[in-house]
Amino acid sequence: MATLKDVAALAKVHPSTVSRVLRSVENVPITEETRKRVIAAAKSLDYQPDQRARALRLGKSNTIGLIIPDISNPFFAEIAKSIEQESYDSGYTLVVCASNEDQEKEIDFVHNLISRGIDGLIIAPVQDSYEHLVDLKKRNYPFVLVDRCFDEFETNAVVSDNEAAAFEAMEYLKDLGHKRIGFLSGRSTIYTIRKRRQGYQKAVDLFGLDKDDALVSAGGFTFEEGYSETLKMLSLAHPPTALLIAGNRITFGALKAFVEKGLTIPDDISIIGFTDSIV
Amino acid sequence: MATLKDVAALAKVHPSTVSRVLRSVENVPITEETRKRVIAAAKSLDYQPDQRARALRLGKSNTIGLIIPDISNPFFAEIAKSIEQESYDSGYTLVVCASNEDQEKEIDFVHNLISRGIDGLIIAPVQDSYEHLVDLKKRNYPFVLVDRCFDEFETNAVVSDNEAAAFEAMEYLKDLGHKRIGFLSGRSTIYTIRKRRQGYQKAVDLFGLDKDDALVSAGGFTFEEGYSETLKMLSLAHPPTALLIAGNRITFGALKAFVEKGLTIPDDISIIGFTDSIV
DNA sequence: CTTTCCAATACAATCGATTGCAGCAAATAT
DNA sequence: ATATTTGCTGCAATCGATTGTATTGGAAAG
Repeated sequence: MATLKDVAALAKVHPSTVSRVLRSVENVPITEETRKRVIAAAKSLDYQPDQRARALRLGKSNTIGLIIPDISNPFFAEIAKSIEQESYDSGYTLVVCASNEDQEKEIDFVHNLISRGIDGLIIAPVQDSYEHLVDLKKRNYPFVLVDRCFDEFETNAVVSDNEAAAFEAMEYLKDLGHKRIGFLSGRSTIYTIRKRRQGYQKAVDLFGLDKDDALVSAGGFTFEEGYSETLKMLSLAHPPTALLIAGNRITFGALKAFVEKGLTIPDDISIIGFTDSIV
Repeated sequence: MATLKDVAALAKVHPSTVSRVLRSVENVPITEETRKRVIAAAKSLDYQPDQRARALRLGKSNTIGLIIPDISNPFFAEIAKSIEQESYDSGYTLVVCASNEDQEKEIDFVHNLISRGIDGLIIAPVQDSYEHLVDLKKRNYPFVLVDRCFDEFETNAVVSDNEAAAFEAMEYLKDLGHKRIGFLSGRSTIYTIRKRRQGYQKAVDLFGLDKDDALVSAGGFTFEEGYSETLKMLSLAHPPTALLIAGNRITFGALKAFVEKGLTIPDDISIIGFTDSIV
C-alpha cells in the first residue's frame, strides 16, 4: 500500500502538501502545477489513505456499529440491510456484529467497537442487563436502540408499538368470532414480547375472552419451540380456535404443527403472527 | 476514554511500562509491585487499548471483512453467522458488508476495508467483474471466495459442487418418473447458477428428458421473479411435471404460484429447490 | 538596494500504542 | 574499591495522516 510519504516522494513535495491537495478543502493556496503533480503521483501509485491513521488523527472513523441478536433471523437481517444501505449512502461504513442473544458477547462487542473508534452504535439489545448501556449514556456516547428498549432506562430508541399491534390483532380475531385465543410467546424478558403480551392480556380482559394460563406459552424464539408449544396447546381439553404468535420463527413452527395435525387455515384455526417474512 | 498515558500518569510510570505490563508477554522483567500498581491504575480508569492505534502500530487489526451480496437472504445471513461465530471464537472481529449484488459497491468495500487495515477478506462476489480480485491476488492480499468462484481465475474458494447436486436432484426426479422437468434459474452470470444449469442439462441429455428452451427460465433471485416465471411455465401448452429451482427465494415464489393455481405438491407437481431454508 | 509582504510549501507536533535501545541503580565479581 | 553484570524502567522512534506554525523565495514597495 502506498502512503502519503510515497506520494510525496514521487511528487517531490512534502507529505503535508499532498494531504492538502488531496483533501482540497481549506483556504491554503496551492500552485496548479504542484496540484497536478501530486494528483498524478497519487493516481500512479493508486494511493488510498489509511483509514485507521486518519481515524486516529481525526478522532472520527466514519463507521458505525450495529449489534443485533441474530443475523440469521430475517427480521434482523432486514434491519441490518436497511441500515447498511442508509449508512453507505451517507458515506459511512457499517460494522455488523451478531451477539447471538448472548449478553456477554453484546457487552464485548460494545467495548470492542468503541475501542475501534466507531462513531456511533445501534443496538438491538439482548436485554439480560443494561449497565453497559447506562455507562454509554453516562459517557455521552452516541447510540440508539432498535426494536427493543427498556421501560426502566430511557434512551433513544426506534421501536414499534407492540402493545397496540397485539391489541389490534386480538380485536380482529375477536371480530371474527373467536373467544378462545392462544398466545405463543417468546423469551419474556424481551421488550417486544412483554408488550405484545400486555396487548394480548388487555384484549382478553376488555373483550371478555377466555382467560386461561394454558393459552399463554412461554419459551424462546425458535422454530422447534414454536412447533412443540403449538402441539401442546392443540392437545388441550379446550384448544384455542385462534392463535396470536409473537415471532416469525415461532409462526413457522406453528405451521408445521398445523400440517401435522391436519388443520387448515382459516377453516380449522386462525392465526396472526408478528414480524412477517416471506422467506 | 482513558489512554496509556493516563494509566501511566496514575501509576507513576512510563507509558511503555504500562504497555509491557498489560501485554505481559515479552521476556522483560517487571517488579511485582510496579505490575500491581499499573494493573490497579488500568482497572480504576477502565482502560481499553485503542484498537486503531494498535492496528496502526502493529500492522494487524484482528479484524476480517466479509462481503456478501445480500444480507437479507437467509442463505448468506447463515453464512455470515457461522463466520462471525468462528471469528469471534478466534479473537477476530468480523465486519459484514452487503454489496447488494452491486459490483461497484463490492469494489468500494474491498478498497474501504483494506484501507481500514483489515487482516483478510472473505467475499461472495457479485461476479460482474473480477479485476479487483486479480489485483488483490497480485498484491498477495489474503482473501477467500465463498459460494461463488470463477472458472477463468484461480483463487482460494469454498464452494459446493453445484453441478453434481443439480444432477443428483434431476436423477431423483427422473426416477420418480418425470420426463418433463423445468429449471427455474437465477442470474446466469453467477457461478452457482451456471453450474446448476450444467447439471440440469447434463441430466436432460443423459436421461433423454424433454429438451425445451421454454423449460428453462432466466431471471433473478427474487420472490417475485420466481412467482412470475413459474406462472409462465405452468401456462405452457406442455407444462413441466416437476421443477428444479436454483434459489430459495425463487422457490417461495414458485410455491405462491402453485397455491394460486391450486396445485398440490407432490400430487400435481414435484419440486426440488436449492438452498433450503425454513424461514 | 534594502525592506516589506504575500503566496506557496516545508516543518514538526499530534493521535495512542508498541518496542529496540539506553540508562540507572543495585548486586555481584575481581 | 573498582569493574562488570543484571534487573528494571525510561527514552524516543515508529505506524500514516492531519494541521498550526514556520520558512522560503520572489515580487512589490520604499
